[in-house]
Amino acid sequence: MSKARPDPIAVAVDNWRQAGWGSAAAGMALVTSVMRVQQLLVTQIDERLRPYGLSFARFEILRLLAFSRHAALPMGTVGRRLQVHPASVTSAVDRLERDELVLRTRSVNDGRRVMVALTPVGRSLVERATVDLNSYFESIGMSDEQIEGVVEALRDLRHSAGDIDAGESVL
Amino acid sequence: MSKARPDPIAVAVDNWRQAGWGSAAAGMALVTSVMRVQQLLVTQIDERLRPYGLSFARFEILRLLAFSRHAALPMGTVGRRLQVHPASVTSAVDRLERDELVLRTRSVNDGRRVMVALTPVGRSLVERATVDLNSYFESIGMSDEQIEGVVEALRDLRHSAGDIDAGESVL
DNA sequence: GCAGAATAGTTTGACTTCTAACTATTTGCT
DNA sequence: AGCAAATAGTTAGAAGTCAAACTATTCTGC
Repeated sequence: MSKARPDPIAVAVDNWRQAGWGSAAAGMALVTSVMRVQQLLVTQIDERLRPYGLSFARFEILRLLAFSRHAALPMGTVGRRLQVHPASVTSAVDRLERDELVLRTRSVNDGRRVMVALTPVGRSLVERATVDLNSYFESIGMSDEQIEGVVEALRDLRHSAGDIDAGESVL
Repeated sequence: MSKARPDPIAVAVDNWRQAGWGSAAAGMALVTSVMRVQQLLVTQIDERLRPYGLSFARFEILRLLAFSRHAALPMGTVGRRLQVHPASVTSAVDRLERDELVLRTRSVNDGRRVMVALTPVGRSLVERATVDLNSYFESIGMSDEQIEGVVEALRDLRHSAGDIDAGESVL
């Protein structure tokens, strides 16, 4: 039987405590746990999206457009709904446009606004990718009860960071 | 009173359910919650580290070196302990070396290995930055009980992703 | 002793993130 | 009507991530 690998986060907690920083250890464990899990989730998701030539960031934009009434939204709205920086939206939409999955057009109502619209090819791709990704979401390695607990706890954190208003559950 | 902002993740859950993908909604909510919280944490942490000219990634490397016996480690060990890709370690150490916070030397015992050592300037900086960051970790917006619940749940996820062995609690 | 396998780290390139600064347009106030 | 403020999106640059491929060195088995 091979030697057990120590959990890097547990080791970090021990280090923090031995250094006399016990009162910060819980916060540090939370931060590094979230960082590590995010990295794992991104890796797993990008693996599933690679056959479609998509990353998660670009998939999310296509998914958002597919949900919207006319399959088109202003760039700013995309950024707000996905909570990413305008420059990040510009960059991702550049690539989606390069791959002919979306089209940019200047709004006729407001010359400042750029509309992003899903193309037929983009729609077909995102629907197929969603099937694959939903399969992944359904088998993510936690029970629904456990997920609900984590999601609510993270919602409290998002609220205390001023990200959202206080309110009802997500799930 | 201004109009309440809807929670983007709650809206996404509604969209998922209306699309008939209810069984994937919990997994999707977990993923987007973790993504968003990670982004918030990185933003908050980088804000506190900016006065030191550090990012969280570089801070972690300095912290790890500061914890090690001789304030030096092989590059590969740094990558394994922090669970980042060798290329990412190369990149971050490039910058730390540029700022004279670390020094690289070739191991005398094994010509393949590169040792990274903390400089006196680097040590001073990381100790000061740690004080600031610990203050942040102590006031992170969740009770220790709540943190413990989330960290354990995320540990289960890390385990089911094959990241770590099953075992005791982190905290 | 040597060749192939394994290990260590780097390089290249793509991608995503954000900050800061910019251009272009609209809004609101006087 | 005109100007300043606000809004929308882009550009430039820096940073960090990883995949793939590379160079260099050590280890292993024959």
